[in-house]
Amino acid sequence: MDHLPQISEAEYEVMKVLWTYAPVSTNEVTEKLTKTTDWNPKTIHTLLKRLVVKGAATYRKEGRVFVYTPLVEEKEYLKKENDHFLNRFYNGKISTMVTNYINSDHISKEDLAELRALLLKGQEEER
Amino acid sequence: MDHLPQISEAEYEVMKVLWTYAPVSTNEVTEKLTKTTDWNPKTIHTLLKRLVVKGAATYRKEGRVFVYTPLVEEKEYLKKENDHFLNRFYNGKISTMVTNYINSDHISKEDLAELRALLLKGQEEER
DNA sequence: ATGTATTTATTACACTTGTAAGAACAGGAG
DNA sequence: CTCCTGTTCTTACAAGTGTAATAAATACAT
Repeated sequence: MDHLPQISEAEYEVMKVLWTYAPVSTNEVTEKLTKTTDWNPKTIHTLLKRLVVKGAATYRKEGRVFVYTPLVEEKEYLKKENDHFLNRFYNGKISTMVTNYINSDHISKEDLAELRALLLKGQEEER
Repeated sequence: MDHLPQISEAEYEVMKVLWTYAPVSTNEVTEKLTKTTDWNPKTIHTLLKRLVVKGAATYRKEGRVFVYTPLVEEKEYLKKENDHFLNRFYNGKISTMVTNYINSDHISKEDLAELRALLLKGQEEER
């Protein structure tokens, strides 16, 4: 996975299904996604195809149908998106980002508490 | 600013200049951006124009040149992007996001410390 | 007034993305 | 062996984006 292909927003939704259920048939993918989106099955087929063309996924013939498997790792892809976002909007400074999230509220009390716990735990592990 | 216009990545770079220097002339914008990007001035002009068409910025004739002013607020736009990102990749859970950032390392020690300080400070203010 | 230089406006063009429809093909029913 | 049906493949098409080039307009110098 040398240089990750670029995956569009809609395609990413498909990838999430592949990451979760692979190897997974066209129909299964379609089934999962028609539950969470209002996409036409044809649309989902197109997206699957594009992912294969881009090298983000692959498939093999299993009996009479295709089953798909992701080729890019979720972790890797996520990292790329994270970095990109952080650089684009916050010059790579995570503290700036978090400050911004907190100040723009809409971050729940519980979530904030969780976040604190997380950071304090990390702190202990450090020494 | 009822519903924010959609601003592309390149356009966003232009907006940053507007947010920082407005009201700012075409030439000033061009000057700033040719320093930080390798865009042709013509490209920058196109982007400025599109921002105006989209309603993200406006201009007035100042003597013989145009000076531009943003119409969407940085804060507001940023919030939108933040929300979108958080939902797309982390189901809206900020703690999940931060965990992920931390685990994928490439977050500096200082930055992490800053983040902790920030959160602890916030904690005191709460009571 | 007229040419020249500067600034703005119009047009271009390929690639990506969202969103499918229609064509082709293959396997099972009869 | 042939037809139907489900599955995959090909084609479509408009909007948005990156990236400009060319044309038009305007202002200043002479």
